[in-house]
Amino acid sequence: MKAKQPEQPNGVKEIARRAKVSIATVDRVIHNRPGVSAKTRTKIEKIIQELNYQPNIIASRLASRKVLNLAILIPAKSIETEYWEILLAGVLQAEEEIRQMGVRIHRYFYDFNDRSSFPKAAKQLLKNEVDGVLLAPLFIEEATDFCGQLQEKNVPFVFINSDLPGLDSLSYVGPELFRSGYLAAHLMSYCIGLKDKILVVNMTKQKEGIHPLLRKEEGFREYFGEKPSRIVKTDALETSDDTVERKVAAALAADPAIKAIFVTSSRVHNIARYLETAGKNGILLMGYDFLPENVAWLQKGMIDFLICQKPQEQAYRGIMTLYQHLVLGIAVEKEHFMPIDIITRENHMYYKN
Amino acid sequence: MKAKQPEQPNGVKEIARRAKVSIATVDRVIHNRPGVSAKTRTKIEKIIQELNYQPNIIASRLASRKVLNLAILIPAKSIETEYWEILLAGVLQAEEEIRQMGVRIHRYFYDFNDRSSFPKAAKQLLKNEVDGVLLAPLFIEEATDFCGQLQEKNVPFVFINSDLPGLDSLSYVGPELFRSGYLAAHLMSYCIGLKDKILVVNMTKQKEGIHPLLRKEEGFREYFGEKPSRIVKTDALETSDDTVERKVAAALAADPAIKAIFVTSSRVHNIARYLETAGKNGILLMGYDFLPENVAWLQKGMIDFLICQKPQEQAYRGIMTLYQHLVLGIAVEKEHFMPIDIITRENHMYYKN
DNA sequence: GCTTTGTGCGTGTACGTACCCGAAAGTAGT
DNA sequence: ACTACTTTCGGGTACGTACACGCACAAAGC
Repeated sequence: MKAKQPEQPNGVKEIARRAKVSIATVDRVIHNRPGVSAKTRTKIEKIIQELNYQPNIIASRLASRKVLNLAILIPAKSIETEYWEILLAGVLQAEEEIRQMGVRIHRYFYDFNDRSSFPKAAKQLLKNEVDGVLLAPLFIEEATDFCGQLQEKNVPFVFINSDLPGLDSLSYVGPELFRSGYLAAHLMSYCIGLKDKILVVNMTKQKEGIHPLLRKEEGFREYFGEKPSRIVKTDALETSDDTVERKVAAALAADPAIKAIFVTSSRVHNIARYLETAGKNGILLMGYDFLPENVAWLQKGMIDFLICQKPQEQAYRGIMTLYQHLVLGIAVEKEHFMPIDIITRENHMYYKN
Repeated sequence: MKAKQPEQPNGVKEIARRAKVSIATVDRVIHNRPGVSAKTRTKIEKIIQELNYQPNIIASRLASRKVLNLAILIPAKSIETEYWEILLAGVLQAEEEIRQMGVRIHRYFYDFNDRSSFPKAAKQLLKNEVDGVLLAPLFIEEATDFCGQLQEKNVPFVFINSDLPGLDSLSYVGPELFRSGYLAAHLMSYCIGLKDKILVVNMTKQKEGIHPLLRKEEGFREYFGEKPSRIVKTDALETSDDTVERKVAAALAADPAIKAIFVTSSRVHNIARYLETAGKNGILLMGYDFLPENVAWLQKGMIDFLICQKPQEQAYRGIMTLYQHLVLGIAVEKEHFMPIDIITRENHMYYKN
């Protein structure tokens, strides 16, 4: 079934043989450690070039029992949204894949309704030795501060979910939010009449708004740049169900031309519930994220489109980016934008977050 | 930077110690080899259970220099479509990832315009020892025959691109074609008026039609089940540009109610080119596959939607499925349906095949 | 009684790399 | 020339598993 074949005949041993030195010396050169004369070093480096030496990472891993400690810092899961739990699944997936390679992942959580919880969790994180960090920087100031400390310690960090371009992150893995909003607008424009109006709903408790949501709205508005009057906006600062219902009901009553609703977050299921109980079936509803609750409304036909950006894969790729950088020494992409996926009643069963 | 920690204290050594036997005996039990009394075997198996022993695949791989020979059997790339080349990229990606684990992938190609080329390539493939096969079974009879031979030899095989449910494949990785067509119809119905008609174009040289394309059309028709009169069909048996142009032009002239065109394959760029030269801008155009040529027309706005099913990922996952089954001994999904992705002008730049 | 055959099991080496430890060679100071 | 020290390097072992080899013992055959 399996044929045996010799392979990889040029490892450190072959290099040592050619350079007429011992394996240990070659090892010192490869790992850039002291204790080798410049002359010997140069000679060995030349031979490594010639042989195009690729270290056997299998053997390497077996020999060095080093452990790579990674950490994640994201919002804790909450009753408000399962989003962060899905993301966590991606972390688990990556962990299982690279555990054999000696990677350990430590989890730290903060409360996305409470700014002050971020530095607390960050402080906990910094207590232990860490080689790399994956974080969702929801609070700009706090995250900036934290990343500064990481940089001092020379610990690389990767952003997911939303980017902070100013900081010197190893990479960003996540959506291009502006584009995502623009796409939503384009898709919506296909589906409604030229004189129909659109209601934009922005649900959050933070009175100053949340950056990712605002970015999406900007992109959305950009598409309708020439006719901004087609967009009606209601901010539902409270997120309790009846507040939402009242605001939406008021908006719909005030302008009967509204034929579509765009929700900038995963809370679109709240609107779907309202539309059903209010018996308003003719309204196109679009929102974000492939959460079970949203999918249920998609199936019922109350939600027409969901735009999704693979939170699980974001986390998976984020971890893998750190791994590739730290273990394999591979150069990594500075930005890895997630696809902007359009989910409907027909394709949702094949979608993977 | 990296802390040293002991790990995996219960390997074969620990099992051997507890069972009061040698490592070799434990090894015999683990690999199910003869030379162990039933009593000893049972005892060791019990301990393995207790310890929840997970073999160190790193060390395992290093010790056994076995090579796993996989083979792929797909259409060769052609001037007609780059589709198969993209798929090949997925094979390469998987190969690089698992080469260190001793996997070798051998490539065999046939001509998708020539049935007889399939058994020829298959014969070549069978000449060498193979542990697993990944194939795109475009020709039903020939593929059935080949898979029968594989089954006799006890060689597992995985289908990609399209399925042959009757045969006992290890897995199928690819789209659910019927759904895909249905989704296309739904999406289209959002975008055109109730009285508008749709032209379905089926481009192929095979006079009996090609299974995947027909499946998509079936799904498409299913959506309009109640009003089949809205669908106009033209088969473009020849695939040369002017034949296509003539047929489409004739269809459009014959029925001015046609406001949308659905192409069941990646050849949608041919139609796009025609529509541009003919100056017909008001027609919605939808087709398949994220090929550079199609994307170019998407950017120009001539193609409105592309439906894609990640050929590269299909190949990648197909190979990985074989790997997981053969090397890791993991149970694999019998069917892995690819997402049905909707690509537009706005999200194409973030799409990965 | 002897050899032969087979079963059950342990010893030992190998995979390719990492790294400890100590040897040898070189340098400097007295 | 001696000690004291540094620099440069090689020997050797370990990582956890795979497997060739061979040994001990028992049953079977003469």
